[in-house]
Amino acid sequence: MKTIDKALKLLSYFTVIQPEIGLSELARMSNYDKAATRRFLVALQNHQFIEQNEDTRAYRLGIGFLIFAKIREATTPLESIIQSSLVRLMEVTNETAHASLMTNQNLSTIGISFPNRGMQAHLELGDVLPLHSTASGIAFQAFSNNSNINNPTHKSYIKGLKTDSTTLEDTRRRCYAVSTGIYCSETTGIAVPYFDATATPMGAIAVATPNSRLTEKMYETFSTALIRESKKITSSIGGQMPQSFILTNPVP
Amino acid sequence: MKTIDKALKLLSYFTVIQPEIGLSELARMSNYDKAATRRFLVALQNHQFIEQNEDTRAYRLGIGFLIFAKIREATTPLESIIQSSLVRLMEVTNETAHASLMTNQNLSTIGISFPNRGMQAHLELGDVLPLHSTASGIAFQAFSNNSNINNPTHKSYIKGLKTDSTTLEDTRRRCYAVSTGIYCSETTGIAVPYFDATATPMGAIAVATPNSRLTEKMYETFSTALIRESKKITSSIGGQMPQSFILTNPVP
DNA sequence: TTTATTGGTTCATTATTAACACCAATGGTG
DNA sequence: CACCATTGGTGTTAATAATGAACCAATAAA
Repeated sequence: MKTIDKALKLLSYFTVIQPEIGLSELARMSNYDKAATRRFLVALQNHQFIEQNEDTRAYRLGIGFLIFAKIREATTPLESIIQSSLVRLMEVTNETAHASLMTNQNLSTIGISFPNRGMQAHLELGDVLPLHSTASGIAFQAFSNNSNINNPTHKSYIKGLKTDSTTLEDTRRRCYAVSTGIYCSETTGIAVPYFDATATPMGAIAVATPNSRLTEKMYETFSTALIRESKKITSSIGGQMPQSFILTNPVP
Repeated sequence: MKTIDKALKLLSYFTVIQPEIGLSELARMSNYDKAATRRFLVALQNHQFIEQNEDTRAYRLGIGFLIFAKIREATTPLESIIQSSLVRLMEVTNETAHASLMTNQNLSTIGISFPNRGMQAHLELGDVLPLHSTASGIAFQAFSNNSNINNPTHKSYIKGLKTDSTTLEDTRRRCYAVSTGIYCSETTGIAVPYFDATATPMGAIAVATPNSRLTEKMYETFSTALIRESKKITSSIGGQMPQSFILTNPVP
């Protein structure tokens, strides 16, 4: 279904940074023919997934996403539960808190909460986190039993880069993952997964801190907060923490 | 772009009432070939707009909608502003409050807040409100200068059914629209539009009440609350109330 | 055991999309 | 002002992609 694929791929060019894109520009970005780009946009517009700015004629994401997001959230809530955890994490840590979800072999960013300060770690909604090189990815791997995940042919790996087994063992022992300066050279991430009904990781929540203000003490306070929120999220969505997690982190 | 059209049409079968649909069932509902239906679903799944229940193999809306809804809401907020108004309206009136938005010549329901009581007016997210036969549609028309809107060839009309001019004049004079037992024979809607920067209606907010408990007094309290919230929404999204509205409803 | 479902796949036929070349309009620039 | 570059948008035919009947395998009911 190449046609659908191409049309939907266009949507990914619309971001928080660049929410409106003109026809020619979008054609250039996507390497599609201009006529084709327009046909795609019109088709998407017919279903309210694209809107056109009447003044500038530029295109932007449409209202359709709100409607379907609401329907999904009404039937399988997730986003709303996670978002409240992120806000608490951001308040406790005064750093960027973010959450990701594994769908379609991608660990995608589904929520962020930024602190109000001059310098902070930054990422965007929808950003895909590589499994081997982010705290979230490592946390996810460490608690996954799925052999596909712990296998460098998995889509989320950047061409066979694999997390070494020592790191994964450390993560399992501590119950949180740490990654410094790999995804972004000036920040450190601390992450904990959240789980479904079979104690399988669904995604991860994380706090990202600029290295310059990271202290030893933060590892403990941040990871404690993350583990607390992971338990909240997991129980809210009807999930279960894995055994290893419960043993090393008994209910206070 | 028929292929895209067909694929996206599939999404509309997923509702709050029926959030998961099996392959054969969806093929039947859409009158598509089963093979085609599956190809569409897989293509949508590749972009996270569809997910599959691993146990039942049924399909449901995917996480992609959350991500794009978040991007849209981050850049052109609307839903979040309106939702808080709906909750206030529901609390004040103790009846169903809902909001609609005109996109692509459809007045689509983008938010609802239900009261917690035994009987209440009901509608669904995404429901399209006919312009001629709903309080929201009449409110929208009455304040629209767009000649396309006040024209029964417009998509939102059910085959040429037109609101009579007396009703529209009454609506303009009172600044709110009323519709009893047309959309649903046992309920009455009271609606007020909200406006963009050019004082053009973008959509409407409304309260729907079962006729059996509707009293004369409610018209005033409900419309007062609606007008208050419409002003809030309009100003929050950088819009402007039309002149006629300001004259008959001076700031208290 | 038989029958009727289900989800999923295959491949020759058929309909759709690609992209070039083209407008008309807008906005700098010398 | 004329000129050039760019914009959004539109027809037309060669090349490509989608269609759908027939087909599995598996499950469930009769």
